[in-house]
Amino acid sequence: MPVFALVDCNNFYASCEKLFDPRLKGKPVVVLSNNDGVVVARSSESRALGVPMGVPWHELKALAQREGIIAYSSNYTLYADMSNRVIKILAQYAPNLENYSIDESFLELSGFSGQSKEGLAAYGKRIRERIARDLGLPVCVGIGPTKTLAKLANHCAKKALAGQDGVCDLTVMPDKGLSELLGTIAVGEVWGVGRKITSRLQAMGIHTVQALREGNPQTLRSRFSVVLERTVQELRGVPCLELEEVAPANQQILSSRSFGRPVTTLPELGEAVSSYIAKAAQRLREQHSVAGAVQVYLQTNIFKPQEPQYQPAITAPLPEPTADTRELTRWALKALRQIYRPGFAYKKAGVMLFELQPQALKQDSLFANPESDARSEILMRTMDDINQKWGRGTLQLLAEGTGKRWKMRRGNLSPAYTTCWEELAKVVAGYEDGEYVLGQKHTLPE
DNA sequence: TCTGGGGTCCTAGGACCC
DNA sequence: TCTGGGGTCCTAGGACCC
Repeated sequence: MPVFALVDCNNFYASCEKLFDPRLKGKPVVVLSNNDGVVVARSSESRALGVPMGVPWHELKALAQREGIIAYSSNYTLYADMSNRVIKILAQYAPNLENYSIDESFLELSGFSGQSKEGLAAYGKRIRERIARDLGLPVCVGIGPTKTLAKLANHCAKKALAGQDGVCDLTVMPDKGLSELLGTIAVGEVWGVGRKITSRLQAMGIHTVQALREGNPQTLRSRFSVVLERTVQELRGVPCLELEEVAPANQQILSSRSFGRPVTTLPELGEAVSSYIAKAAQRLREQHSVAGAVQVYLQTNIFKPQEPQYQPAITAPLPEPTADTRELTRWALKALRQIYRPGFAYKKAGVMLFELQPQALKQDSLFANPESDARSEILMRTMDDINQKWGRGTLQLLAEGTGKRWKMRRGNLSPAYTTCWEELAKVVAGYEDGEYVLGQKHTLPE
């Protein structure tokens, strides 16, 4: 019988911020989306204050002031690095794992229960303690016979509905107990059941996970889709989803940002579009793909309906698929000039790369120039290497501009504690109240 | 003043083929 | 009186995930 574990970091972004600043201990912390827009992560203290997920930060200012909520700008460099450290540890506990998102991994534990007398829950607890010890990050572990049940088990562990010490193993739960437990959980908690499907299920009288589990798969398939049918089977312990150990190459790559302030002129939009292309193209090369088409879009501020609105988009097919930033930029800027209209205050721009295919399978056209392709490849690789070594933006096209006055807001960005020599956390020693203590620089007198 | 960014999959319907 | 059966491809829209 297959067994999956889902390891999920608690309040991941907020936990990463707390990790490096002891002053934040016990304090309500939130992490904001790009452009300091909305809340995307909350420490347990913030949750306790009733801070909802996804609420615009400016709507929270009064509460934040009153309760001393500390808001951080998103520091993805830090979170990605911490995520990699978590994965490195997890890989020591299971040969097969799928890194599902920045803060979640599925581990395959099939056949592991026979290995130790202590059982899978104890194994999960060891994983948890190891990550806490080595990284200082809190995680919960859910174990089940399918990925969907492992997800649900993780939910139970987080909410302390079942299991203990942040670990919940549904594989050893007797049938009756499982039915009772699932009867207490709202159907919307199931992986793959979102807002719309929840309300439609409720209209059919299906309110709990258990009720969904008892539903007729064929009926649900015809009323919804094959996806929900699979979910029901998974809840019954019939595996329909496999571990995806190797992430498949993306089929499209999107790069977009809201601006820190409204942008009105073509040159500034051109800089932004060029920057987004540079980022997207770099990700394209990372997965060894070429793109056959590029889309550019603009958006005015949709939250201000009283202002003139304009949300154009245009897709440019490329004569030859490419991963060359210069070529992609050329086409994107051409597309931008076609959709740009003066007289609007633009809030956001984005680019998408479509029709991705493996670079190795690229079909040349009759008039392709293999020699210039080879030179382009070398140039792009050199550029990527330099930017990898010396930091993003060390080498860039002039089209990206040098001022970037449209850049997103990042009012309270924490240091790149683990990825930049200049910003490493410093540990100092000193006397405090006559006692010799170790601490971080800002917690102690020099 | 202020509202994120990045993805996937499925289905229905239309156009077209023999 | 009477008008089949089997398929592909593409797109738009809608749902979901983190």
